[in-house]
Amino acid sequence: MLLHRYSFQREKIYQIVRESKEHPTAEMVFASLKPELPKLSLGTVYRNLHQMAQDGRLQELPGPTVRFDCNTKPHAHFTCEACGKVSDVEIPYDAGLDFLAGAGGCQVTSHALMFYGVCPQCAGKQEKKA
Amino acid sequence: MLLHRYSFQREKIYQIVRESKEHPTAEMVFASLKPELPKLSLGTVYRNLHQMAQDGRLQELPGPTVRFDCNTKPHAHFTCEACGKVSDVEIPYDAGLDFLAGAGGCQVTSHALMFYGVCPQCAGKQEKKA
DNA sequence: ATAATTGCAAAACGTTTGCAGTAAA
DNA sequence: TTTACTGCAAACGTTTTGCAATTAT
Repeated sequence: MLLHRYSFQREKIYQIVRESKEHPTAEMVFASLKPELPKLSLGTVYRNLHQMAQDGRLQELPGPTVRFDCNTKPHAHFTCEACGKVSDVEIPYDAGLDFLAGAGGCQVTSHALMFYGVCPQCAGKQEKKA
Repeated sequence: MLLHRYSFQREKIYQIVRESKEHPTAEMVFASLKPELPKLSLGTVYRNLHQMAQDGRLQELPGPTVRFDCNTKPHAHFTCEACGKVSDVEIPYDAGLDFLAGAGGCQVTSHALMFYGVCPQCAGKQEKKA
């Protein structure tokens, strides 16, 4: 794994993450590709997503189940607690926070900022119920 | 589970989280109590931690493995990528962020802010190696 | 007496890994 | 020819769950 070779599967996996706007999980990527590539293995999906994250080609969003983002620039996210959807948040990544957090003597390299709440769609459904 | 009864195990579990400063995982709490309560079950630990989190008596820190914090006030955390330790970060919780994030129409109720890097102890060890 | 809580064990879940075969360089 | 990559399946670590027994109310 010192040098990478071209892999058809890897490019397909990357393409799915790129086209999807929902920050898909490995399982979601797998499901998207399965019809097209019936022999595709879930292990291959995990391996390639992880490799691309290490290479800085994708960003990994930490959480109970990991999600992937083709936007490698650090930025905040929002999780809808009703439907589970993860979306981008339009507030600037504040690198100054890392500096602040380093006051305690820690060497801070990055941070993850996740917002929680209810997305507009789910808020609408809840309204109807009440 | 509508009303809660007193439980010796639950209070012991709470005490461990309270006394520990390392934001322990369920497994860590279990290991701490096992010598004292040899019949304690891991399932009981999970059930009680989760219940207390729901009741607002504990805070759950999202991540690949969930950690628990007896400080229920929202605040930022730092994860050392070398040793895995999780510690508090002394920067104020910015409720204004939730407002900003809500600009897209989302009802934002909270956020989690996790910093990543190397803690002073691990930084020292790496220095020695080099 | 009622029903919340327990211990135990099995299962569910997301993820990683070992391996023999395949394919890119 | 070399070795990265694949599919498959087994294993892993974390968490949840079903159940009968126990315990607080």
